[in-house]
Amino acid sequence: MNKPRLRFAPSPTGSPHVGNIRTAVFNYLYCRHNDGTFILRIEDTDRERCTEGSLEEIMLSLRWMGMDWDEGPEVGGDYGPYFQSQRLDIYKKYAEELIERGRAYRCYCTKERLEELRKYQESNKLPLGYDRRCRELGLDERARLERENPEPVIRFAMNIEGTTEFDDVVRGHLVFDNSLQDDFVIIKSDGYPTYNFANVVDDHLMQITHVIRGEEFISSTPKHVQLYEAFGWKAPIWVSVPLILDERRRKLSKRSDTQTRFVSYIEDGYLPEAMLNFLATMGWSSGEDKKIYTREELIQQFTLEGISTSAAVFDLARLNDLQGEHVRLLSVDDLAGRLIPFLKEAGYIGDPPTPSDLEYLKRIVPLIQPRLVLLKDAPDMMLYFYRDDFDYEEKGARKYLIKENSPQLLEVVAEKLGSLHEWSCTTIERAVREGGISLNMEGGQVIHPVRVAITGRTVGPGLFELMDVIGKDRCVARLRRAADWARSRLEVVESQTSS
RNA sequence: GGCGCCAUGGUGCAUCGGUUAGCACACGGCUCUUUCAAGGCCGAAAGACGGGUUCGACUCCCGUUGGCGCCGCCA
Repeated sequence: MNKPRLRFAPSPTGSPHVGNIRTAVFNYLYCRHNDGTFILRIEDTDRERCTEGSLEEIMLSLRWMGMDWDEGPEVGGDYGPYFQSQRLDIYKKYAEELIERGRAYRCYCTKERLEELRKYQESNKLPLGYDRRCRELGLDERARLERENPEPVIRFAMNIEGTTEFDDVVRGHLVFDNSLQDDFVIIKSDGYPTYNFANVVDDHLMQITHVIRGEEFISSTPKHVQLYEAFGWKAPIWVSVPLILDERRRKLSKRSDTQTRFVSYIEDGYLPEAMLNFLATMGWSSGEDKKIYTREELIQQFTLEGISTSAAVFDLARLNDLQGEHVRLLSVDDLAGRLIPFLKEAGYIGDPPTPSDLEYLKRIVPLIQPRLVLLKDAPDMMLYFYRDDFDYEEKGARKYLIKENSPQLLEVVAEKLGSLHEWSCTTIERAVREGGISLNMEGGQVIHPVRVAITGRTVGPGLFELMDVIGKDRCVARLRRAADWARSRLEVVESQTSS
């Protein structure tokens, strides 16, 4: 049996979006599951909509997800070029061939006429579509029209009798009435092919075996099927995957409130593992109740039969849950490594990080790992490990620091800690608690003020573990600083109340 | 408007003729605990509707309704 060949064929008309990448995921997983060839083909046939930089973002996104392509831009291959804009002569040749066979024709209709036609059809509630005026033209008329519009398009002459049928792996047997079909444009007046044409020609030439694409293409598949028939080519296996919907249950688009730019998820510090897990399980299921999949499991278990028929709503909460799970699955070293870029940017560690930077980081990571979701939030969560001059959180300060006996408590604890010979969670805990007891305070009464003094915050990892990492001298200094600060604030409060 | 696709809790999935309809997220409560997470326990929450087929339908068929998609010299 021949190895499958699949392609992901985005058009570089902007930043890739989540829906695009999900389609790529299915193609990629099927490919790897079946030891096939994964091809990246760039469908840059709309010169007006192509944007600078989007190709780079597409490639970056795929690589970030670990979905490297076997053929395509930057890696080459035997079926190139992989940019449709570099294959214009090929499309021209095949379009001419169709004209010779009577299966395509030049159309001289102007955009104005097409627009009028459309308006007429709309206002009279007629089916929309080209009226085939140029399909059967006499020589004289053709010459006349050519003078009027020297840049004709080429349209495919659809078979308008009977039906066009095909099998879709996900949808089953599909039947479309040919009388409703449109003579669609295959070559535009600027000489570029349309998607409907270039896609078919390239899929054939590149020997694509399976076309896995969004279900929005179901309606245009009859066009493609007829093209294959007209050329006498064997059509690929059609696989129409369900759409991803936004919060309003519309096809995911730039207008959705849901963030659709894929690279923004990279910037936010999502893990490629989590993203892959999330995207693969939207519209696909292995059949078992399972939440976390590794890349290897996905590749091993992915089959076309598991693709569902109904569209799925993009649920950020689920993505975040998966993200948290994958963060917790990482080893300390691994997570530390992935945090480095974010910490460099925050200025917490050097570039490159020193061995002591790394050593310190690896002591912090276990403390934040259970509560970290987005990697980009790590610097803020780690602030007090790297900075001593932080501000006290307003609410926490009011509740725990600006209190009658707080300065004294903090100083007593500082004293106890300062005299410690051994610095460990257990000795720290004992010292802190004893400090409290000497003032008739216990548990939360002492721990909360100390936490705010040490971290500036009311929430975070276990207090003694975090103090252990921060170190004795810094902890003592912070307690004294907090005591002084609290005392000064207390005086302000007093003078205000007495006046 | 035409054509097509789809239809299990709020969301993502499981169950592919016989189940008290299962899991996860989110939500609520409890628990652990110095806080926040993570974890554990509990709870609320679903087969759109109507006909068939069948001993028996969430599951198969038809219709209705609803949602979505497409109808471009976009892809």
